[in-house]
Order: sequence, then structure tokens, then C-alpha cells
Amino acid sequence: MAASLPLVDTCCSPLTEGALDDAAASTLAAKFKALADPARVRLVSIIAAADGGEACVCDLTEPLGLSQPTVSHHMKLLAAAGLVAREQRGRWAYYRVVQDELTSLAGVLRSGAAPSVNNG
Amino acid sequence: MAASLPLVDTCCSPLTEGALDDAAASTLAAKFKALADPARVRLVSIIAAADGGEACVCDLTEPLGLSQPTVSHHMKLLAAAGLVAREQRGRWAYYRVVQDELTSLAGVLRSGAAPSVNNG
DNA sequence: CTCACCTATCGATGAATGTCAATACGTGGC
DNA sequence: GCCACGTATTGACATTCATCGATAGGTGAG
Repeated sequence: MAASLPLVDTCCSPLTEGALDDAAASTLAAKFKALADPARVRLVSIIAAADGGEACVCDLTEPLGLSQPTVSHHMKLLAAAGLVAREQRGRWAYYRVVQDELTSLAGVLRSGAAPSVNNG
Repeated sequence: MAASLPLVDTCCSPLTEGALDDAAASTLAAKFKALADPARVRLVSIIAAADGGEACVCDLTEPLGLSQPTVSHHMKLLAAAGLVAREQRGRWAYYRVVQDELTSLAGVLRSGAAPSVNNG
């Protein structure tokens, strides 16, 4: 009866709704892995908080205290996971957060069932 | 006197609300790291889908195809991250999902600002 | 007490990861 | 064309991680 909306089609069904097969779990784990590092978590938050919601690599090295290649490496991983989008503008590469992906991940973590219906 | 708000005290403030410091990012990354493995993602989903919302290690080795020590290891990591709770009952160790933690993580991923106000 | 059973820990090993210095790539200015 | 600038890639290194077999710890049954 679940009015199955294609919302979470991007990734997987909610974690707590049913047992996931290995493929779905791998897809999901890959996205969580992209956020499984303090540097990448900070990158996402800094970009989201940046003016215009975007930032170039040159703006990210200093607040993180990491080298430029390292930041570029992290951004590549975040982009590969679909959590940020890259746009080349002149000599600069601007990154912005893909909120849809974060929201989709959030949906996976929320319990799909009605809150009143506990497991008792 | 850190006027720390007890609201999101469980974890951190939303990712997209402002730049996180290293401590908050590390705390957050540690929780995501617990879900950054297909085996652990499956474990959480299987436990959540299990009868009564709980399962013992003996019920988890077979569907995952992993050895008992490996499953025990993963459960330890999930428990350390606060994502599952352990309860010893007789000879069995029953694990259940801590939905509050998952919901808290979901809150971090959702954009705290009004949805209409995009970053354009 | 002894045994069977379930779980956790230990030790080892191959793979993945984060980091940097050096360097290559692309773009715009002269 | 040449150079300066921002970014991505390469190579190397130390650390962390996932996995297993062997084994120890703890609980209930006989």
C-alpha cells in the first residue's frame, strides 16, 4: 500500500524497510563512504556555506589545512559519489553541493514505516 | 561557555547550514564510516527487518556469507558508533537498530534552510 | 563439574585509503 | 608562442581496514 514515490529511486529503499541485497547495500555504502572522512564532511559543509553555494579548490585548501592535490582528490571522490557537481569556469573549477543526493540519503536513514507502528 | 544548543547535541548541526569545525566533522564522519561498508549496511537492514526488530549474530552470518568473527567485528563497530544496541540474553547477543541515531544522521543531511531559498 | 553452544578477541594478511611532493594538463593574458 | 595561474594526475608512503582461522570467554544443560 505504500504510495511508492520514485523519490528514493536514486539510490535504494529505506534501510529499515527491508533487507537489502548486496548490490543495493554496496551502492548505499559507497555514498556513505564518500562522507566517511572528516575532510570531505568539512568540504561539503564549507561549500554549502560558501557565498553562492559554490567554491573553487583554491578556496578550500586553506580552511582545511590540506594540500591542493589532497583537496582535489577528495573533491573527485565526492563528485564520483554524486554528492557535489563540478563546473569549469575559466581557470577555476567550481563545486556545489547536490542537495538532492543528500536528501535522498537522508530518506534512506529515516524509518519508512509509520512512527506509531512500532515493532512490538 | 559554549552556548551549545542541546538540539542536535547527539551529533552535529546540519551539513549545509554552516562550515563545520574539525571536531564536529570528525564526529560526523565516524558515524558515516560505520555505514561505509556493504556488510554493515546489510546488517542494519537485516536487523531492522528481522522479527521483533532484533537479531543475534547467529542469524546474521548466513545471509551475509561472512564468518562469525567478521560479523561480530562489524557489529562491534556499529555498536561503537551508536547505530545499534547490544543486549545479552542467555547465550545470545541480540542487536537492534537505534533509530534515533539514524534519524539524527538523516537530519544532518537535510538542508536546514528553507527549501525555496536555494543558492542561486 | 563438564560439555555444548554462542560470541568476542587475537594474530596475520592482502587491499584500500589519506596524504604529500613533483609534475602534467588547461585556460587566459601578453 | 610563451608564461602565469588554477587544477588534476602520478608515484610513494604510512595507516587503516576487512577478512579469516584459531582460540578464549561466558552461559545454560546434563
